[in-house]
Amino acid sequence: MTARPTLADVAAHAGVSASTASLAFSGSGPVSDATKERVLAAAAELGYAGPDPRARSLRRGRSGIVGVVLEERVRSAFLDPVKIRTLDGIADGIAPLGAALLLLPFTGGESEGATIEDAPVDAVVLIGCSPRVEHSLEILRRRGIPTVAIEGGPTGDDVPDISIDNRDATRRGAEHLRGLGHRDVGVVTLPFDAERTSGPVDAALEARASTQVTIERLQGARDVYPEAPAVAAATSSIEDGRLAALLLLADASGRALPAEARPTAIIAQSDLLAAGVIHAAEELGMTVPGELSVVGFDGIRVDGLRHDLTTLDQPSTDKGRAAGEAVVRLLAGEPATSLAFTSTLHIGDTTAPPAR
Amino acid sequence: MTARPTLADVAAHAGVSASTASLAFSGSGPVSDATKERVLAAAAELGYAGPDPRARSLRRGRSGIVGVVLEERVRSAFLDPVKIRTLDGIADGIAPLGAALLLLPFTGGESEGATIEDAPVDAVVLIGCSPRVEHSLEILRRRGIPTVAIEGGPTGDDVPDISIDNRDATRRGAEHLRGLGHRDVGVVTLPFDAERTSGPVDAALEARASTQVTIERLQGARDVYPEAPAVAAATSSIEDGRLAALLLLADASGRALPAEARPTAIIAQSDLLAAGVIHAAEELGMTVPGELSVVGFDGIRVDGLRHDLTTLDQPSTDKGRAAGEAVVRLLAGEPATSLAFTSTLHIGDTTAPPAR
DNA sequence: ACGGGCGGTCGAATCGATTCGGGCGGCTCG
DNA sequence: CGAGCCGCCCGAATCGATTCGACCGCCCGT
Repeated sequence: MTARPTLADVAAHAGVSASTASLAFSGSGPVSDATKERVLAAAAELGYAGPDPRARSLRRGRSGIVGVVLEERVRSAFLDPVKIRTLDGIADGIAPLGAALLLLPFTGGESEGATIEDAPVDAVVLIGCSPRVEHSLEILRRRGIPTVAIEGGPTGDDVPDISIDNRDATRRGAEHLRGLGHRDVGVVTLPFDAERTSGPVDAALEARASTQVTIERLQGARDVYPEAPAVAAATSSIEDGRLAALLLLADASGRALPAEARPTAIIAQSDLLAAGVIHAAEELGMTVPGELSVVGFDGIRVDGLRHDLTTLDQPSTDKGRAAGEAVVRLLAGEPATSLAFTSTLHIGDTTAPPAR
Repeated sequence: MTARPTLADVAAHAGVSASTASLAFSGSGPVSDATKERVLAAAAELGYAGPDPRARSLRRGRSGIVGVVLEERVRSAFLDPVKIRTLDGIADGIAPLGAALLLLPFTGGESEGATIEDAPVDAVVLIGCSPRVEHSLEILRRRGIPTVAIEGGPTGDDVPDISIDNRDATRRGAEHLRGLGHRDVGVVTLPFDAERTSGPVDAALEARASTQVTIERLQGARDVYPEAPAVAAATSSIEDGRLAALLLLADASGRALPAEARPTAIIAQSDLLAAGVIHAAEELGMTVPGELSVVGFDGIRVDGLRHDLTTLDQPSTDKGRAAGEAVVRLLAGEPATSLAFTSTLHIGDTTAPPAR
């Protein structure tokens, strides 16, 4: 009795065949109530905890698990509210499947453990864009695993991509600033590459950029302000937003630049970055939006920020949910198509006409 | 050729037996380089993506997946930096296993999908304490799945519990305040129960409290200030901390109470709550620590907070790592024991002698 | 009273890989 | 030159459950 009992043991104990016992558990198939009850009683008596999920998934061909590839360290992904909302949406979208989420580590390659190369998943959602998406897609395609990408950049026809209007939305934010009269506008961008190079954005950095979202949003800003100086943040966080903003607003000694030498508005590529920009401005003694207008992106509620941020409200949760629903459709054998969501400009109290 | 090739197909294509092909893939066992290469070549030619993880895990008896039960909605867990750090630590601790993390939904009961009742996991880590832990433990014990709890309260001998000195640590924080001369101290607590009842803490609420951590930390404060008024926050967030603090510092109309009618210090049961307390104080025109001292708990760096919070630095990541290591030991058949970590009082710039 | 129909149960094949014992050559050493 | 040994590969059993087709009474209609 040391080993865990198997379905066969239960069946024997109940005096039925294994197949009948199986039917009694799965509920599908014709089994008389009396028999079912006897099987259940035998199971209880033997301490049988239900069919082994491993064996079941081998036979059924499905594991009931959906993988999520975060494309970066689990840790940093957890710090990004947008990713969290997206995860939340995915969980919601796949709810009808009753599947659990398996967090797959970034596809570094030589990590020895469970990766997309070798995980018992029925489908996978790739979040975020990076050069690795391509590689990941290849593996998944070879394994024949239905895949959905979120902001995955160009994927094949077989992989639906859920995205938003990054460029267009940012352009609308920039046009809002232009409408207010701003002429000198700076940009604080998300990371450009996997190395998270931070600092002023020059042609060289732009050239080797590998993060689709960053590029698209920068293009949107450049559509209105072609000459806008940009500074890349190392991560999408308040602190890195603050550091990036200081490069636009202060001199090397940390003193605020004279009003005519600094931008009157900053477009931040995420709300966390925008919050950091506001902190930097206030730290330098500037008022927001009096002396500096700030536009964010995402539409998250930054915990602790006491401003109603002007931002581009993106439906992160909806994106995740759409990805989850696409997964459900793919698993049902139905086609799923790419989908682009639209962000809406939310005008808060962090933008106003420039002082000069 | 529409179906995915199996190991047997590859073996046939390479002109070897299935067993040899298996050895060629797993690397273990004596296989000549020539044969191995031929098998790999055949695999490449057939588009074979490696052994099916389902079959492998059935045979091997291990799935390479460790489940994590968050005991609350995935969404809210993601918003708690301590949980995230803990997850991070777990990921680190189980790294030698090369296992992936499976997020299991709170054990609500009637959720139909993958739960701890039915998930292909080799081990499980239960995070957080709630009345449900008991139920979860029962299921896992029956399934014979090695389990480790974090702040799980009283578990059996077979389930190691990783915890910290909640009561003692809070007491030390309170003693620090007493040493500074504070006599009127308020407490902002974590939620008391699954319903997240918020507002002033009375005997009734305390009686039906089900969250171990909240109670222990409150006891620690009461050890020094038996009469301290307490207000429960709905969640561990800056905003709810702010709301709770307002109940201690302001009257119904939102105006600050006169200095002699309000506490000179507030003990918050988490750093997020503490940040909210500071926001509330500043909003009411009080200075920190001049007119209000604030002590937090956790020792996270609150993104955007411009104070060096006096807090009880708890090793969240270490806790997670210890849990992960306990999992590794359990899976290796070695015994793993409960472990209590110690928090250290970090004295920042948010505590000072009271003004009066 | 007899044949068809049907609900309920059982046998056996199957899912795909792993693993262990055995066997077959070839090489080495006496 | 022969026996022994070793390296490499194969066969077959196994992991535990699911599922499809077969089978067997029993009930009902005529």
